[in-house]
Amino acid sequence: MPIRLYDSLNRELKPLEAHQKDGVFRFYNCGPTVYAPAHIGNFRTFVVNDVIRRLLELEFGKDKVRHVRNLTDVDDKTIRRARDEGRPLAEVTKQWTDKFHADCAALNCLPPHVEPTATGHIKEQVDMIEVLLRKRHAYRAPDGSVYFRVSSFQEYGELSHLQERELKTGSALAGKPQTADADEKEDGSDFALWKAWKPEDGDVKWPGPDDAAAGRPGWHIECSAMSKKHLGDNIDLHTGGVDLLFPHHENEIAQSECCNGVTFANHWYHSEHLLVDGKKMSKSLGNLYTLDDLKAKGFSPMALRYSLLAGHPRKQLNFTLDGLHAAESALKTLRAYRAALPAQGGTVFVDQPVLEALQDDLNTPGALGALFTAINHHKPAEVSAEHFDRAMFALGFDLQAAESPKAAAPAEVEALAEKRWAAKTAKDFAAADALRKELATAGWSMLDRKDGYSLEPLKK
RNA sequence: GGUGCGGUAGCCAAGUGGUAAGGCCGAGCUCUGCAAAAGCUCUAUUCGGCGGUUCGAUUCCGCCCCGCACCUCCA
Repeated sequence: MPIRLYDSLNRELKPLEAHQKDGVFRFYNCGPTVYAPAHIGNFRTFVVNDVIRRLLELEFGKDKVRHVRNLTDVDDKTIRRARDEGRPLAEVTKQWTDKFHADCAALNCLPPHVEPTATGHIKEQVDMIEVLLRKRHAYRAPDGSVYFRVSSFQEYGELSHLQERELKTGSALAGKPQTADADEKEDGSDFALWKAWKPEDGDVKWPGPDDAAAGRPGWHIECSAMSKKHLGDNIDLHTGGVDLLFPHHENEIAQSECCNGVTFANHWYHSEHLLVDGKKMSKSLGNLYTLDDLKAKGFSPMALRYSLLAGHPRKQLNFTLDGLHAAESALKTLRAYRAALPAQGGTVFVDQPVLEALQDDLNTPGALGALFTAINHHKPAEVSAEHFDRAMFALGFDLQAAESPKAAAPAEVEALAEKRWAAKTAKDFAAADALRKELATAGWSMLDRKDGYSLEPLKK
């Protein structure tokens, strides 16, 4: 069954298809800017895209999927961060790239096959800009920057349906200059392909395209160049968060199609934003979470992954700590159920309803519902472990990793626990119960097993 | 102002022109010295409001109310 996925360009569900003769599905996912730890909203997009990657592997075969996700390692934010910290740009971006990789691994996201960086593809970007200059789709500004001439591309605005929009007017726009370099542009909607060096850029600069000043690439061109290099001129799927729809992806289309003369992407997909407390996450609202913030609160990364998939990817998802608790509990159920499955011989395939839901426009909450419906209706003894694991693979749940991190108990709590265990084994239940109460007062719960015990911080 | 998305049980959240999946929480039960774990059972005559189409609407149409996001470099 083909994967049907919403296409942002046509605004309809379309099957995902590999268009090249080699049958390889070409998938480009816009990656993070590495200047700070990614927040959980960023990870919503990456987790959703990881499920797409997994579905593609199941659909086309593991070796017939080529997944590229870039790292933006030079832009205003990375440069500013490096300058503020007095460190080389490469050192700062390395630090946050490593952190991003660690977080992705904790969330059980498969690494992309290629993870190109903007600074690693300066030449490819310059080459593209030179083609655009020659074709008159771009022009050199007085300061040596290069801009894309939006008026030269008739189809500009198709993705974001610009022609149906009206520019914000009145007070909402007042006081918000279009861009700082408006003076340099022929038209307000033109965008930078190459930015001439400025003093605040420090030592961040490369030789520019013909005639242009030394400087650095604009943001949008990196994805066009890296996608071209690693996937070719025509790709099968291009994805990102909704906020990238305009202008980023609109600009990518313009650059790539004007340069290459062929359709850039056959399918566009955008996942919706994660909200916190009903609002978009932002530093000013103080509602921005990182994975480490949640780990510090005792939640497992897998619970975050579950939470992020508990809402439909094309709907805004309101993130709450309650939701994380729910996810943690649901994973616990799955883990217990998995442990009860026979090693082999099960004849019920619970992956089927799960995959069907996912193939239907990536309905992750529907898939979770189908999963639980299936396991509620079948005793573990009937269920095929292999197929259960296939469902876990598609969703990317690593049940082994799903245990919440256990905090170590302080020595005095350990001592109390030892005393209680001794009292219990001596069948002095009155003393044992009293000690259990003492432990609870100290904030700990003691879990008895046949041959021993463990300690857990008391849940609120 | 424009564009897009949404309002389903205490919370989260699928879904369909034919009478409401699932998760969490809560309650009861089984099991167990106790507790926990695990298992079982129960929990929306109703889908923002008002009209319309229809044999029948939560699902289609219209209007209204409310929320969120985007509108040039934020996943």
